[in-house]
Amino acid sequence: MAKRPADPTNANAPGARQVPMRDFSRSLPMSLLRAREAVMRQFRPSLREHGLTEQQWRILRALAAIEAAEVTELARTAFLLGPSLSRILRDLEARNLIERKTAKADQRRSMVSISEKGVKLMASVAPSSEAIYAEITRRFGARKLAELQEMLGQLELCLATTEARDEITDDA
Amino acid sequence: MAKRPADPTNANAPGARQVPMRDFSRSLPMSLLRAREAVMRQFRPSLREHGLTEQQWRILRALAAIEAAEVTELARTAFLLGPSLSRILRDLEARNLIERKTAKADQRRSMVSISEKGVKLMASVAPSSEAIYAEITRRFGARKLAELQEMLGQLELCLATTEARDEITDDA
DNA sequence: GGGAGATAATTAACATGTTAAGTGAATTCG
DNA sequence: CGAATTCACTTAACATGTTAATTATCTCCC
Repeated sequence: MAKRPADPTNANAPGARQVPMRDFSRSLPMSLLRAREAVMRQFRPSLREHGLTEQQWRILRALAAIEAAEVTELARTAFLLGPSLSRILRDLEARNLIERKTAKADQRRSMVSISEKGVKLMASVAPSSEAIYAEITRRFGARKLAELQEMLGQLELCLATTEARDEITDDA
Repeated sequence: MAKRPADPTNANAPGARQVPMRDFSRSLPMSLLRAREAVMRQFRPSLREHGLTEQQWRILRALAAIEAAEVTELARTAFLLGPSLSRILRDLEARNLIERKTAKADQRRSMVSISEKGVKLMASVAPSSEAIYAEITRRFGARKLAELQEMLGQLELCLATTEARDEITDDA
């Protein structure tokens, strides 16, 4: 009721905070979320055709680049939280796409590696995945893409230092 | 075993594809994912203290800027899929943070609006949320932040045209 | 060598992402 | 009018995100 005239900043809201919150559709988290969704929307259909989710694909890619990895290391590489990774590894193992064996030196650790079947699956997905990436690069521009990635890396870096306080004591 | 010397491109992997996939930790989806996570990691603790998830906060923010909205419109604004929104609205309504009433003209539509309690909750969260955003802006640089958002918007736009084929027939 | 603490991984519990199917109401068109 | 279609929303089913608690193992140190 009593609609105010169009005012994107909502600066005249009665009794509201003095400084209106920025139009949240233009907030940084939303911008990042939408950009990522726009990108992933390109890949998902292809992955789906091969029976893989985005996260499962990340794990296979991470494993393909190395001989074997501990779960914790894999979590860091594939940027997944432990619990998510634990579930996905269970499924991938049941599908015989990966193999695990506990480390001899430390029974707590388990070494994960991609299986032959996993390698073959990757080989069948990679071409279309590469093609999609190439198309994205073509549309957006290779140079601009590199610039964007550089900025994203800087953003990540400048925010990572927040947790430094917790780590200083560890390193000391 | 027989570890090869460090080779980020893995170009010499025996029997592997000729064109190695780019180091996936530098792929665009990963860059976007990590950047967004770095940002959200700043906000989550504050939201959590107020009993809100990131998505619930998005919905409240979206509703605060308008009088009322249909569910579909709200989904678009808060960038949530229908099923997610449906669940979250059910919970927010149970907590009396929002109100719903079915539209008179069209019984299928339901109008959602933020409640008094919801407004108060927002007011209690907004200050710290704004402070965090300001700190991010300070660290990364306001100009760079604007540049980044501009590029993200362009990326989204240049990929959105992919689905144009499906829409042409609608507009015709 | 044995108990307190640290560590690697999993499990638990709840919230959301994602696609498909279902439900009820409105619209179209014969 | 009324059957078929479309539409708005919800529910279902499964996969992942997120935090906390558990389990099993290892390390340290007395």
